[in-house]
Amino acid sequence: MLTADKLSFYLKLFPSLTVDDLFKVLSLAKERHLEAGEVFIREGEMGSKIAYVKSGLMRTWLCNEQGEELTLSITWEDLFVGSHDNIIFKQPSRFVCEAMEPTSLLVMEYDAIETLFAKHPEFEAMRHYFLMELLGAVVKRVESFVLLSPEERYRKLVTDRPHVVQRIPGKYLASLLGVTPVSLSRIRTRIARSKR
Amino acid sequence: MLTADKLSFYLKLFPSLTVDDLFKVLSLAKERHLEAGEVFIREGEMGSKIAYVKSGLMRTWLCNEQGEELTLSITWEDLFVGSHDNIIFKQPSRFVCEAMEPTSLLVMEYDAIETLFAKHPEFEAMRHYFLMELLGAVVKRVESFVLLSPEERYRKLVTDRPHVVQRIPGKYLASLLGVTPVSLSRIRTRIARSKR
DNA sequence: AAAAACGATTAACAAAAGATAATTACCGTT
DNA sequence: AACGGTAATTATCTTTTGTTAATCGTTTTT
Repeated sequence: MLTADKLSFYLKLFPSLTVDDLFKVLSLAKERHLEAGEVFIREGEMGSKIAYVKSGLMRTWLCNEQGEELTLSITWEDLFVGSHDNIIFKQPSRFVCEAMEPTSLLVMEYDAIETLFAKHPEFEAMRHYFLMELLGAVVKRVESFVLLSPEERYRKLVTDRPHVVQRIPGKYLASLLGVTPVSLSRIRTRIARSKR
Repeated sequence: MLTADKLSFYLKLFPSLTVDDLFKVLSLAKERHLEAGEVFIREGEMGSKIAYVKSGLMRTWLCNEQGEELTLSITWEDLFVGSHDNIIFKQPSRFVCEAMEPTSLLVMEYDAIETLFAKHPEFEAMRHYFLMELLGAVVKRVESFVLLSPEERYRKLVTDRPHVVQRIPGKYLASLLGVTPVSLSRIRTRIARSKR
């Protein structure tokens, strides 16, 4: 949720920003509600959308040559989701991005943001901050793959985000961890057994 | 190498930038040469260094509880390396960053860059560009872990960077791919056998 | 030159993961 | 309540990886 708390947090974080400024950014954002299974970004799409997840769960996935769905990432409340293929690599999206449950988004066109930011350098600190947040999240993800085993990755996710894990169907969770659903099921029974 | 070609490339990429501006950034950079095995960033270090690799190879690693060296990333020519713990997470570096072969760096203090960029908004586009490059590299890395098997990751690295693979000792390469050296050796013999 | 140190490969076994299929459990629909 | 669809679990077998140790080759040290 975008609460008053959070608003004052951002204003404190970026001293050069006024309330007016902040509302200027928010005016670019359109609220959009998605039902479970509804698609936000289609495969091959070229528009550069980016969204703040107010509530709900989004999933970014593709089909490999064998026709299996592979989940690249799952995005929950208070995180950003977007067509990274468009924005980072300037290419049509290889991925589908869709809602896993009823989800509320604040959607912005990245091009419009770019234009606004070009005109108003006072936003630069904010953009930089969000980019760093994103970069941090992705770096942590790489670390988890290099430093942890699948079981350790699962344990860590349960510890860090217990409420999120409960809401993600196992088959998507498995793909997120880089294993098959069967293997995740085994990891779960293994952990349950070790606790007894 | 930072050639005239590359210079004109950057100037074309950032129309608002003058040659003077570019030299202002470069004046912040000190050239530093490291021998193989020499340390660039120590564990626990708090300074926020960032460096452009002109030539050579850098390795970022840590020791797990079992005392094994785990390689998080390897950085080759024309890429950036730095203390991402300091810069992204504002915490002491958990990692050691050292040279794997004689390496030439252009070293900058990130704080100094921040100050310069705060004074000269015309650099903003450049900083943003480099951040996007970095983000793109990390995102690709995550994709490789979710979408590919260890063998496929190795094959891809050999295809994409054959000259780099040849220069990296197998035990570090293995860790980079998220497997053990023994497993990498098996992958190699498997591939060699399949080619016959 | 001999010894020591190190890295890569191979072997042997245990553990984990992939693949496939069967079973079970859970939902929503009719 | 019965049915169908889907997801999760379990079973079975195969493949791959981890672990440990032995071997071989290369380099470094003495």
